Amino acid sequence: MTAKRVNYHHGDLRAGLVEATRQLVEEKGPDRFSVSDACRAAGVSTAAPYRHFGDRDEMLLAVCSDGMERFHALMTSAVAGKPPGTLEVIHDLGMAYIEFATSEPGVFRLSFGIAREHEKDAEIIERGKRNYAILLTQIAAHYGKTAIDEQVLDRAFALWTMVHGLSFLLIDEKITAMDLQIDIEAMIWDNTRRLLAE
Amino acid sequence: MTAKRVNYHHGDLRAGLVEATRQLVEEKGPDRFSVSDACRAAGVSTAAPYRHFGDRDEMLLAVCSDGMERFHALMTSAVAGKPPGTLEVIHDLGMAYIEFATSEPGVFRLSFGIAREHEKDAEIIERGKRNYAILLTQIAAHYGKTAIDEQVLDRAFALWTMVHGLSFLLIDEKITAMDLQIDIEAMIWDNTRRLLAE
DNA sequence: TGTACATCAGTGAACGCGCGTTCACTGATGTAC
DNA sequence: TGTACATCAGTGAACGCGCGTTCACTGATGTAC
Repeated sequence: MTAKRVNYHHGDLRAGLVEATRQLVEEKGPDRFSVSDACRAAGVSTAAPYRHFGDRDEMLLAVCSDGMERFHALMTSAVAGKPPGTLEVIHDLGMAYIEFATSEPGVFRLSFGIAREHEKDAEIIERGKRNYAILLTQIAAHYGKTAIDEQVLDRAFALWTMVHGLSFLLIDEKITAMDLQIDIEAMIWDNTRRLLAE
Repeated sequence: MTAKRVNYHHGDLRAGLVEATRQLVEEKGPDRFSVSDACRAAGVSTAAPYRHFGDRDEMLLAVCSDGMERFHALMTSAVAGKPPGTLEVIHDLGMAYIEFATSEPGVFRLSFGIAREHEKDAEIIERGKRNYAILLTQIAAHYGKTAIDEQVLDRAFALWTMVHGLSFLLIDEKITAMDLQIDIEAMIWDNTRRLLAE
């Protein structure tokens, strides 16, 4: 990343900058990321990004969008080839959430954390809804329903709340700060069961 | 706050700066807070804070500490005068958490959000544990126990996870972004019951 | 009660820094002929 | 195949800005006598 380029042209600077931005978001957090840092990492001048992005925020937007796509892939593979609506598959969706949050805490914060202007971006919202729909479908199947009704919405939200809370407690290191010992997998199993019980 | 002081001396600049810092943390978030802003708000020169605080971080630390104390008061009054261990009192503790998060989102983020250096501060950790102990005591009472055992730790953590997740979903505006309609109070009632069921 | 003096809270100017963004430019690339 | 030229990605210098912190200072306050 920091290596000097041989050519005047970069090849794919847009992708290079997005990757540099992603790494910096992980290292320093979405708030401490700076355009200059990303340029340094990509080995270009600080003016170069403006050929590809309108401003700093658009760079973060690109990282956020990519992240949502990776998360979509994680969810999709969590349900793939499994009988729909089982406790197992719903547990696995929860684990995928935790997996994403803990393996990419910076991008997770960017995508699921504090509301920024770009999070009102229509594409991001759309991706969010598409991801949530995967959960809704599984919950509906769990109750043997074909439509998303009140109960499905209600239970899905309860599950989201749980994995969302757990994600933040993990990445913000509250569990260690409080000297707690948590078996994540067991905890998700147990509470998924409780939250879905009829 | 912005008003010109009449006297050379401030009276209680420390408290004034803490309050200014708190307000700015609410307005802009803990990351966007600046010492200069706080000085402007308190009507003093930018050098003045260094009579009372070692650095920027210590100012945030003071706000965090005060916040934890207010939260302690909220929890204490949530349990006061109620029979211990009832679903009602545990529900009320959950509501107190949500209440704190939504009425002081900036301070909530500072206290319960991203791990910073100052959050390893012994006093902050201590306050956190003291607050958590209130919940543990109530859960123990709920199961008719006098000691904190595995089950109590386990159920308390599940409840914390839920209200923590809900708090972030609320203050990060994910609920409106996803077009969900949630009755917070009903949701906490229902899920507290589920998470405590034996 | 009045005065000398030590204390120290707050001043105002300055520091070096890194930031996001703009600008006129340059050099590599691809295409038309 | 070779050349002229349009395109545009990336340069490098500069901008104005606000930041956190330091410095020698000043003026208000409280205390000792």
